[in-house]
Amino acid sequence: MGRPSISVERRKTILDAFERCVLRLGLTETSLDDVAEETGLPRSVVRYFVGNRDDMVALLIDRMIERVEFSVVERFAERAEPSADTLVTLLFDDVMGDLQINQIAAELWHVSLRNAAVGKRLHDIYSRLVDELAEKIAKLDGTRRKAQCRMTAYTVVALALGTTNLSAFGVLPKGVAEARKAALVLLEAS
Amino acid sequence: MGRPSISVERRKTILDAFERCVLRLGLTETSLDDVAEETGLPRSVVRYFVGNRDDMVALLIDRMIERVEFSVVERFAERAEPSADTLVTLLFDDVMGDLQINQIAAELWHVSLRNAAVGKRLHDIYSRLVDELAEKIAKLDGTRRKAQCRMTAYTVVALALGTTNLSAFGVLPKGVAEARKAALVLLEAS
DNA sequence: TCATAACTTGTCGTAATTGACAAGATATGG
DNA sequence: CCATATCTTGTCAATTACGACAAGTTATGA
Repeated sequence: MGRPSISVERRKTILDAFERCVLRLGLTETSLDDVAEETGLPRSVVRYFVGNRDDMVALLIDRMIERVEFSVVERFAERAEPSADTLVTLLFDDVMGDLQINQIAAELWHVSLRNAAVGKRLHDIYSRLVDELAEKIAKLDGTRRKAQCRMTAYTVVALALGTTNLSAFGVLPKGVAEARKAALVLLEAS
Repeated sequence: MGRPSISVERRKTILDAFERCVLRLGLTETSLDDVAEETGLPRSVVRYFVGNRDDMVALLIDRMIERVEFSVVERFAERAEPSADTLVTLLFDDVMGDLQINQIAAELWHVSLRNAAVGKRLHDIYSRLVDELAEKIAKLDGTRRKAQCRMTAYTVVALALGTTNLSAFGVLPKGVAEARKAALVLLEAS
């Protein structure tokens, strides 16, 4: 009884607005007023539906991490036994190529420097990425030992991550083939 | 005539304190009051010697970038014709191995997302790193074309950068040999 | 000693941000 | 219609941060 609740949709609206603000201003630099203005709602309404600022940040970080996790993990799950070529595309284009994901990841990285809980979740994401990749590498070449696969996966992920960061700085134009070739060599080496 | 100036040392004291605050709190989260408390001086003194907050940030960024530039460039200059092995050590240990430099670079990266001026200076640092490395690679193997050297340098720097970031998350313990081996292969490939 | 540049202290007003809450409006079930 | 849970509006006080500046102190050279 009583008025029907719209809190679920409201929270989504608010977190969407918050996320836009974060991409524009940064996480720690976004105020409740910014979010309120972005939604068009008064600040009091924002506070009513997502609680105080810490609550709102916690909600958003959960969502951000879910999104990064999805991008990182699910796309690997889509393909059971990819070729080395496919793996490179998966890693360099699908996972690391998404600009918005990159910016969110950068925000999370910054938060994680002073927030152990966020740091751990971010660590888990990358760990899992390495694990997933190692598993696929094992399927590429049955003769390789597990530890060896994991090392190779680590190196390839590092290469993709570094390339992404350097490209973000505009040190070289995006989509440079050299790093991909190197990744391919690593993946195919016996 | 007049009282002798102590502004040089004062500025150094203040920027040192600012830097400690930045490592602890982050750049945009550090207030003049934080810095003042860290120095033990009243805020008015801080303002007197470094100007307003923007001035102080600009001064600190100058110092940060100088330090990174030193770490990146000078160490290359020390060795005229290094072996591939030496290059790897130089890049992975000397340049990328400094934790404090890394954290500062991370702060600058975060600032640069919304500050084009800082972004440009950061871009220049990494560009120069790639250039320096490309030059050394050319000396390793005279037959390689310049463009080819630059591509290889780009890839190796990306690998070192990515490894550093992944290690910072604790995805794998520091000093994993695999990425270095891969870098060595890239450097030695004809 | 004295003029002067350099430094130090303390205080004000303003703006931004946040948390709290009172009071009113709204929509459903009974 | 009406009780009730839900939502909405508006306002208040506390805190923090910043810029500005007046009024004082200090150390040097002339």
